[in-house]
Order: sequence, then C-alpha cells, then structure tokens
Amino acid sequence: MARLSKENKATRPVRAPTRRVARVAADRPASRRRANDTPYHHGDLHEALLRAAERVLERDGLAGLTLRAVAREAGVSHAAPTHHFGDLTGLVSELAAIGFRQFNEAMIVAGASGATPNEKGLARAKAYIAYAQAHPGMYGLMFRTERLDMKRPSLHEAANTSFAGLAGSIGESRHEQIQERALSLDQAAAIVRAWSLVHGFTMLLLDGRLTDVLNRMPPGNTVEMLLEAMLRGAVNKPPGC
Amino acid sequence: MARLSKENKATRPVRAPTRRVARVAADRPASRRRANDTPYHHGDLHEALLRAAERVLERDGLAGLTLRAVAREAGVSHAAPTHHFGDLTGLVSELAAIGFRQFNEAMIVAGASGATPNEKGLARAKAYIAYAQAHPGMYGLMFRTERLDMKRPSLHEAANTSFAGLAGSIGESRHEQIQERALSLDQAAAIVRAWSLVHGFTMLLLDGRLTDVLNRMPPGNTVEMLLEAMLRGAVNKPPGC
DNA sequence: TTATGATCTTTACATCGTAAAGATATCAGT
DNA sequence: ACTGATATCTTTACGATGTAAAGATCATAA
Repeated sequence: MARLSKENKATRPVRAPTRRVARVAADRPASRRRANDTPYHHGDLHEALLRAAERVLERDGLAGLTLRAVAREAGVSHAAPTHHFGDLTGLVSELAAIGFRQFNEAMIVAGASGATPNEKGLARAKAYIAYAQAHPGMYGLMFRTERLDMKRPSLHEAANTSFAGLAGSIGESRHEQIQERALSLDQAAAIVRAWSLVHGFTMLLLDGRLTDVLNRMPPGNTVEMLLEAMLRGAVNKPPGC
Repeated sequence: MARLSKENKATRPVRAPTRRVARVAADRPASRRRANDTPYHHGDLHEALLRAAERVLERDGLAGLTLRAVAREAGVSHAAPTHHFGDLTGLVSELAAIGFRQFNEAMIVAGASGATPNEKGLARAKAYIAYAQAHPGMYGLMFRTERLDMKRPSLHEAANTSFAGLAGSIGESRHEQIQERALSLDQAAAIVRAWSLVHGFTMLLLDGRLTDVLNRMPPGNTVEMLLEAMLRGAVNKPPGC
C-alpha cells in the first residue's frame, strides 16, 4: 500500500498538457464537447463535485471527506471546488443539505406505512435509524460535524423541512394541529422527546456505545427489538398517565 | 491578528540555548530541579501535557486541540507528546478518560441529592446536561470525536464506570438489582431509553439544533423546563401503564 | 471578432500528524 | 565515581490539508 504522493498522480484524465499545444489542437471546438475528449469547463462541475463528495463520503467516511479528495474524485484540480463552494464548510454544508433531502424522502415513505399514528411513529423511527445505518457518513455529516453552516439557505431549508416533518408527525400522534411558530411546553417537550430519543439512540448505536448492552441482552434479541422496547415505554402513552 | 508562524515563536520558556553552554552550566544538578530554572526533562510531562490539552480544549474547542498546540501550550517541542501518547488518538483518548472521570464525579454528587428515586433521576439528568454545557469541548471529545480508542484501558474503565453508574441509577428507579452481565430486554430498554434521551437532548442542545424550538416556546420557559417536561413523559411511569 | 467575465489550473504558504535521527539527562552496574 | 544503556526531549523532514492569489482557458455578449 504505497504511501506515495497521491496528488494528481492518480486517475486524472491527463487532459493532454494543457499548455499551448492543447490550445492549438483544441481551438475553436465545434460543439460543447471536444470530439471524444474531456469537456473543457466540465459542463456542470457543481453537481459533479457534490456527487463525487458523496462517493468519497460513503467510501472513506467523514475523515476522508477533504476538498482535495473530492477534487481528485471528480478529476479536477484541487482548487477547483473553491470557486463553487467557497471553502470546505460550503461543500460540506451543501452535501449535508442533500443528505437531509434524502432523509426527508425516507421519512415520508415510512410515514405512509402503518395504520394507527402509533404504528406510523414506530415506522418512522425505524426508518430514521435505518437511514443512519445505511448512510453513517452522511448522518455524521448532518449531525456530528462542526463545520456546518446552518445559515446556508439550502441546508437551512432542508433541515427545517426535516423538523417540520417531525413536528407534523408528533401532532398527528397527539391528534392536534401544531403551529410551529408557537409551541406549548407540552408540544415542544413531545417533539424534543421523540427527537432526542431517536437521535440519541442513533448516535450511540453508530458510535458503538451500545454494543455492550446489546451483547448482554438475552440471545436472539436484536437492535430493532431494543428500539421498540425503548420507544414503547417512552412515547404514545395513554392520556392521563 | 497576525497569522505569522506561531511554531515555537510563542511563549516557549527559551530554556537558554540548550547546547553545550547549558550543559556546562547545569552539569551535575544538586536536586531534581535546577535552581529557579526550568526542569531538565520537565519532571512529569505526561501530566503536564494532559493539563495543557485540557486548557487548549476549553480555550479553542475541539478543532483547536492538536498535538502541536498542546505541545506549545506545555512549552515543549511539537514532537514531545508523541513519546508519551503515541499519537493524537492516544492523547485525545487519555483526555477523554479524564473527562469521563470528571463526569462520573458530577454524577455521583448529583445522585446524592434528591429523596425519591424520581428526584434523584431528575437531578442526575440535570447534572448530565450541566456538565456538558460547562465543558462542551470535553463532552464533544467524549461523544463526538471519531479519534477515540475505546480499547485504551484508562478510557475503557472510565467509560465503563460511567455506564455502570447509569445502570445502577436505573436499577434504583426500578427498585431492582441490575446484573450488568445479563440484562433483560426491559432493563436494557430502560437504560438505553434514559441514556438516549439525555444524550440526544444534550447533543441537539450543544449543536444549537434546539434554539428554534426554545424560541417558539411560551416566553419565560427555559431549557430546564423543557428538559423536565421531556423527561416527565418518558421515564418513571407508574407501573402497568 | 473581440473583449469581458466565469471557470479551472498552478503555484505558494502555513499548519498538521508522524517518523527518524540527534541531543541530553537519568540510572543501573561496576 | 565512572561509564554505558536507556528514557526523554528536540530537530529535521515529509506528505497531506485548506486556502489565497495569479495564470490559463473558455463562453458569451457586444
């Protein structure tokens, strides 16, 4: 496993010494694409970088998600992302927005299953954890990273949508309409209770902090059973209890 | 705010050009300390580095906690910590162990207050969050960092002690003795429920994910009230409910 | 056709973690 | 008390990273 300099030595398309040779050869291209060659300004690097970033994140985890690694993955120079995202925080925040949108999709799908609000809630909780387990890097990006600029419009909106989904789902369980702009203490508590429970469980699970507990449970008992048992005692209590 | 090279230009004690001048001057020291001068091999750098690391963590946060910054803070060369902790993971893990011990102390103190198990539980939950708010960097080190080697004996033991305290406190609430080596599903669920709730709440709070909810609560309602309301509905339910 | 601006590359620099070699002090064995 | 072995600390070196700035290249509007 050679530790030699990876910088631009890897799978760069090589793009033929882009000096004046290429300038003569490629001058005045007929269309937006040079015949069977790499595109000039890449077409849509913004999207390409985000897709590359997602691949890097899934492959190498949060620690591997660097500006330069993303640039390598996309086959551009290491400074190219700067122009599109400003800095690492920018790229990471845009990617987190994508993560929130994926997550919201999954939540909507999960909310469609289940008859009673109770079942819907459980289905959503399971889907929540399933998403985090399927995309641990992305979940870490959304909730563990410190380099996240929540003021970025796309991220702000995606995260808000996510919260609104949660609030709506809680309102559904309580058979009441929730005005997000003004919450009663009880409503806020119900929302935060559900969120803290599932988010905390997810974090501890992904961090491996629950392995001991899981190993010490009766044989055959799964994570899912633990989750269900945990939720059973915490939410959806009969009123007046 | 000069961005000039901070490397060793800062508050290094200068220790007089430690070449052969110092060797002649300090040859054959009378005691373990040269008269009113810096110690030779520093005495106990291991502890000094950990204390320096804690200062750096509290001052500059998780992102500022680097091997070189710690070495600077302790007034030694940037490579000195390597010999004591192997690498950054080592230092960070030892520091996290200290954090867990501080945290355990706080939990024990909190558990002493309160009459009923119910009150004790609430006191512990409040102390949990209070610790995290008072030492956000340390809490992040203990629960957010990926560079943590849980197999290190000191960290493993401190974290286990912490878990044992939680388990014991849950057993207290349920009026039963908990055998950590073999948990029923209900017991595991109770433990994980409490942990997930408080840990999740803490994480969301520290990350600023709850500011919107807090702002939308009735005026005058505090974080503490939200926490209490959240816990009221989740734990310590009357049996058979 | 050409000039302007957007996009991408090169180059440069401070910082970081880590390895390796050199310097210095402690300590055991004689 | 001397000396060699060992532990501790410093210097030096290298690859990697984020970011800034300047140069090159291309699209597009005038």
